[in-house]
Amino acid sequence: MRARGRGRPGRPALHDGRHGKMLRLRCRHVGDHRRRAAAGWLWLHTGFSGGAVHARGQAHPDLRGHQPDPAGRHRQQAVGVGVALDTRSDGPRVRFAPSPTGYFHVGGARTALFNWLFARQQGGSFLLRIEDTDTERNRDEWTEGIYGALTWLGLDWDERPVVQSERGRLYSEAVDKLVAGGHLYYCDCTREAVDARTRGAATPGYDGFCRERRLGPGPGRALRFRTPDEGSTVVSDLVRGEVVFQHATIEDFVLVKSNGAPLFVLANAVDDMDMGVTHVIRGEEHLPNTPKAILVWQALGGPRLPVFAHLPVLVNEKRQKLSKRRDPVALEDYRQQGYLPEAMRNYLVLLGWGPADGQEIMSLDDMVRAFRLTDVTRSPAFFDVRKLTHFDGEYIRAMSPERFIEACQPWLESGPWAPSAFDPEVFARMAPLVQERVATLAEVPAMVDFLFLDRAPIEEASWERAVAGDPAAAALLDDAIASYGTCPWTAEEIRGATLAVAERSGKKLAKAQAPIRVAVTGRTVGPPLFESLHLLGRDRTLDRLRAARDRMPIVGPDLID
RNA sequence: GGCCCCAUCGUCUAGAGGCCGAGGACACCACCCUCUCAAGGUGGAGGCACGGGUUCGAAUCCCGUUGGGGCUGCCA
Repeated sequence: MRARGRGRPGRPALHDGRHGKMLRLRCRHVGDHRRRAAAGWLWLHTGFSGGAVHARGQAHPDLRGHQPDPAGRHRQQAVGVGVALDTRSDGPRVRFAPSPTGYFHVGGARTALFNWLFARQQGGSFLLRIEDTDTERNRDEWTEGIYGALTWLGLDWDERPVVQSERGRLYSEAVDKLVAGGHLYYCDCTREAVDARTRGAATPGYDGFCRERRLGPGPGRALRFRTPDEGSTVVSDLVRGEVVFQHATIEDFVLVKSNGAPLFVLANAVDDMDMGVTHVIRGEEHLPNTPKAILVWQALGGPRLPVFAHLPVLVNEKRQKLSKRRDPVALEDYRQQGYLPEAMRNYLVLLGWGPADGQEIMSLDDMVRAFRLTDVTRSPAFFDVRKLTHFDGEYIRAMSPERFIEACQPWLESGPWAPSAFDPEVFARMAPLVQERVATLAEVPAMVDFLFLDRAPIEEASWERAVAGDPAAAALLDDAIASYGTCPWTAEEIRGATLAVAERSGKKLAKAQAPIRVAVTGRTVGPPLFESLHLLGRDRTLDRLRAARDRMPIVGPDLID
């Protein structure tokens, strides 16, 4: 069977492919059970997720980018912060649940993207939850950063974000229920005491010391969850199949801190239940505590468990998980380095997933159409900024000139020139030439600074190479000064004049233009020279050529005369 | 150490037992184009970790080895 329903061109009735895939998922792996339960659930959903999915599946690739966003535009999206719109539909409900403990992370962005794509594609809801139960480490500004980052990426969310710090009552009700059910017990062991007892033990972790002590509440006493001694819990994972954890290997973990604050596993399970979350899509680092969450969920008498999908982690060049501490991961930093949100999200979608047709540059609509959660890769992905940069260049070149100029504004405002010297009209005329030469917006100022600076920003290495290192440079500059003084001042005429200068010097134009370029723009590389000179103006061009001439040491024949 | 996950060019991926002599993208190299630099075009180098098994046939299924990673908090 071939049809995989991934929107390959030329394949009719792609929705049949989708169904084929689902059917296949349900019946493959007969022997090993991988993905079976999970796929069955997904099947249910695609079964009633409506015509939108099928209509998308039939979209012709040529229409790419020219269609209305099929992803649930009928639903009124609240873009921005805190707009409550309860549009609870029958579709799957996913949530992105970041913790505001620092700058928003590219890994978080990838997780958010995958959640968003799945929700939009399945006609479901993408919910937001701020996991700020650790009051020591959370700051409001980080929370704002989450909203800002998602908005920057173009990911809108449904309903009002859930903020855990505002839901203490929900958690204490859950705790009461768990206590009543005999699932929790108080524990006053310190970390040190546990360590001392379990040193060298076969099973590390908490040893159940307080299980039968029947301690009541009190200062310094945390609540632990009594895990089963036997049996196992199976995590049904859309990416990894069924992962089995033996209960004997799961320690009695703390659910409530001794100060009464709920911990991650508790708040997580309670909220997923309360929010009606059907699919938990998150980083693989959460896989080991998923059985704990399932145990809590079941102890709470929760309904049907969500389906899990643990995405591969993002790693650095040493293949370690990307970390705030040692790796450049802040989305905000990438924004400030001149990366476009569309390039970022396009790059991000390819980390852990790839389109079957190989077409990697894709719009958000393309992604919604082509993305398949069940096709997510299992191995860690290296965040390669070089490829990101390439994508950024692609997106910059694809912009309209107007949009490009608009996008450049923040970088132009902080250019190395005096603000009053900046001329928007001059920049606008140079912009198209710059646009096709930069890979990030941050490179723009260095391409145009010579236009707005009093003098050429001479780069020493360039000077050495093209002027000081060329014995013919002096004569060449002298000739250029003479020629430019009289030729009509258009790019084409300047080119002609320069060609004549080159011929008189016995050089090719490519070689002859180098000292002129450095004298006027300060660098050996940059936008096309003749347009640059034209925009700079005859007087300033001549001034700079003379200044360069003055800067040169008097050598050679000049001394003899 | 324990538990769990993972393994296709340097990197990200396509791959669902025969369409694979393994495809694409980034990066790299060469050439073309060219006023520099880019962009673009053409071509190139480069990979199924290893060992068993199943099968007429394995990148693909199974087992093992090795290697990498995650978790192992009163963080999330």
